[in-house]
Amino acid sequence: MSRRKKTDDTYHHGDLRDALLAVAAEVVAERGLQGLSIRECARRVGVSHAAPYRHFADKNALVYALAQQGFAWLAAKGRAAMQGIDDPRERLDAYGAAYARFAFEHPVHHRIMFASEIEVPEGAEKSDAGAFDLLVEAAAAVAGPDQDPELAAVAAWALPHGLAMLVLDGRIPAEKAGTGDQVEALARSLFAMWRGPLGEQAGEVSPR
Amino acid sequence: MSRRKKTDDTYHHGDLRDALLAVAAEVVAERGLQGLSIRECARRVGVSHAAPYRHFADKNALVYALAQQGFAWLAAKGRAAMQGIDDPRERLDAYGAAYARFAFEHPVHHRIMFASEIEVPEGAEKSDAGAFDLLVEAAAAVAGPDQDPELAAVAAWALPHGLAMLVLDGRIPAEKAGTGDQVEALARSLFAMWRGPLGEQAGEVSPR
DNA sequence: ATTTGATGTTGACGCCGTCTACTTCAGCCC
DNA sequence: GGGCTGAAGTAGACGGCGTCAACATCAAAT
Repeated sequence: MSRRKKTDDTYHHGDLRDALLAVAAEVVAERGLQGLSIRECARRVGVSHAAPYRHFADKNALVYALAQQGFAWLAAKGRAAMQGIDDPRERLDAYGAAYARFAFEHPVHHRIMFASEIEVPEGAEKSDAGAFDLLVEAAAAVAGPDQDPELAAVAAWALPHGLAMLVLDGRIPAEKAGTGDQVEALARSLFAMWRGPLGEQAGEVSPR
Repeated sequence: MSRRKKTDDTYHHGDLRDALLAVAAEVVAERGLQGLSIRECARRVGVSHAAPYRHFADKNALVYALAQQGFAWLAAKGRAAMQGIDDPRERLDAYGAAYARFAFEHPVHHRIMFASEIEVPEGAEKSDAGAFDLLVEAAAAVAGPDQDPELAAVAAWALPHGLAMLVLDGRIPAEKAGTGDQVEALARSLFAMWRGPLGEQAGEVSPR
């Protein structure tokens, strides 16, 4: 019998990489990104303090892997939200609402994805699993051909992204952003706000 | 002659608290928030590694003080930007543009202000030096009396805030966001984008 | 002139990231 | 089946960090 906490008593863990990622997300949830330590993750998985280095070059690489995981999830959620919707503006809104909801439901990953303390490691590009391209496409379809599609995408990203940051920072009262549904509804309200009241002079009538 | 790097050779520094704040901002600029260490700040100021604890309860308190500094600057910038403008919508846009510019020009402070790794210390509230109240007021003036002013403020904050995050994360090409003026212009473009192309069906004419 | 409280120093503790050298073990080749 | 080999895990060390306690210095009030 081993004194290690692995499920079976093999010397090799078998799936240490994934186990570390999962446990790292837990630690961040409990102690914040600052409070994350490789040694603590190793301890929780039941492995020696240096074992993680067989799977991640350094701490940053582990965090980067978490971020990649998050981007993949986000892209999937966004795609799913737009599924079956044809109207371009509704597609864009659906993506934005899904984005805000994702941030609310996966705060750890969202924070990590945009922590910007993470450096892109030696290898790959700043991959976001196509999450941004998806948005560029959706935004371009709404903005029309005579608009800069990237600018449109930035505009379409910024609003739900800003909302997400404000929600996660606790700057929006819990009764307005306490569930995923509420956050999604809040996102749609913001879209409407910019298209409506914030888009017109107070009391002004729409231009003919 | 002392081997310490203080300007004069007094045993007491005289203005250690401010010196630490200034040098901490430098360190964050160079090495990121993760790379900030109290000992490094102490070293740069030319003081022993425990001296900072006479002015800050712990590392978090130092970072919190930097955030407060940032909020005070932001509120001042916002107020200045709206100065002398009467039209409510122009006031709101001016605040938003100033916000984006502030984030671009003080990336260290902006990051810290919204790092959310910072806990509010024992004492005071989550103070933002009135920066948010200022916005609520400006947004309410535009949205009109029959709109939720907080919701309007969130909408008005989210867009420039989201833009700021994207700029600082390097997700917007440098030729579009390379100077403060460009960022400010970009912010105004986003406002227009939501009021215009993103607010209408593609190809649709404004409702009469 | 003495006292005193704020400010700065020294040294210690335990935790952390990371490196190096060693151990274990699964799969492959014969 | 038996030995080889490389991937995966372990043990120990190093310097840096945050923080605390005990001590030193100095300016200002008495």
